[in-house]
Amino acid sequence: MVEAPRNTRQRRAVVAILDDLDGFASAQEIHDILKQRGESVGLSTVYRSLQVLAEAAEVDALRNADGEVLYRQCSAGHHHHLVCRACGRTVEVEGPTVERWADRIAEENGFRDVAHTLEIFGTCDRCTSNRDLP
Amino acid sequence: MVEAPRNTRQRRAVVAILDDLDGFASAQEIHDILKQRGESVGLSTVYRSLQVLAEAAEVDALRNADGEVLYRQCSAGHHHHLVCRACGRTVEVEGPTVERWADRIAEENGFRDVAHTLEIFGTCDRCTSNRDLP
DNA sequence: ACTCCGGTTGAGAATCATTGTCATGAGGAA
DNA sequence: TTCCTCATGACAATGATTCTCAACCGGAGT
Ligand SMILES: [Zn+2]
Ligand SMILES: [Zn+2]
Ligand SMILES: [Zn+2]
Ligand SMILES: [Zn+2]
Repeated sequence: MVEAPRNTRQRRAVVAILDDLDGFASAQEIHDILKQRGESVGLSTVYRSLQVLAEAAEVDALRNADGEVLYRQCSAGHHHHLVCRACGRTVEVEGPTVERWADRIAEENGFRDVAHTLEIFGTCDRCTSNRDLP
Repeated sequence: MVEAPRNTRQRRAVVAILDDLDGFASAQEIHDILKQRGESVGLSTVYRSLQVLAEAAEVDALRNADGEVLYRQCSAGHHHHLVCRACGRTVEVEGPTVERWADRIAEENGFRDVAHTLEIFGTCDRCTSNRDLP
């Protein structure tokens, strides 16, 4: 059987940040927040922790327009995201018809092992009003 | 006004490759193909050409699971893609309901400047049958 | 509490797609 | 043809992510 991961200070710290954060954030942002809070964790470890959590489906991961990977602790089950480009604030959304549509399209064209990516990006109301402040 | 881009051998060569290719390909793959055909073009130039073409919406761009950017000469108009992970073969697909759904979701949540990404990845029938050859 | 083992950490190096630099080259208008 | 520019390309630089590996520490057993 598989070994359970050890309960280390670093892993707990990363999970705690994800708990607190509302939106998606990059590994480096999480690393910075940890430094600010004085619970410093090595950058490599942050990356590793997020990888493991993502593989275990404990967190969701997506790429922003710049190709950076962002992470977020989401609710369970398949869903997609409406993400603010500026602050990362996120709304989880479901599109039952899209799921079926994607699978049907793939099926009709003889594709196997199908997966799909679907994200909506925009600027949230908060960031829209804060646009031109000193 | 904007200057028209110059009609150089290199730009023509890149466009010619995109014309011939059926599926999505990375800048480096296109660079390799050019080298094979003896119409060598600098890697920087390949990247620049593809960038310009993408900004002008002459080609579509997307990221594969590894985060690499792939390019393809598509038909005009907004559409999405069913892409083979193995060979890049691509089927253009349209999802009118998805478009409306995405915009409505964003609107309902007060998001502006909305864009969305939607791609379907799988293994095409050809690559499925070629799986275990010597 | 003490020991020991194997998973975990982290500073730094390595990877690698992509972008920047800048001297040289070549469109194309006159 | 001349000449002004933009375009090119060899090479360096960037930057997110991954790798390395010696030191570290969680936790099971005693
Ligand atoms: Zn999610
Ligand atoms: Zn925002
Ligand atoms: Zn397309
Ligand atoms: Zn669309």
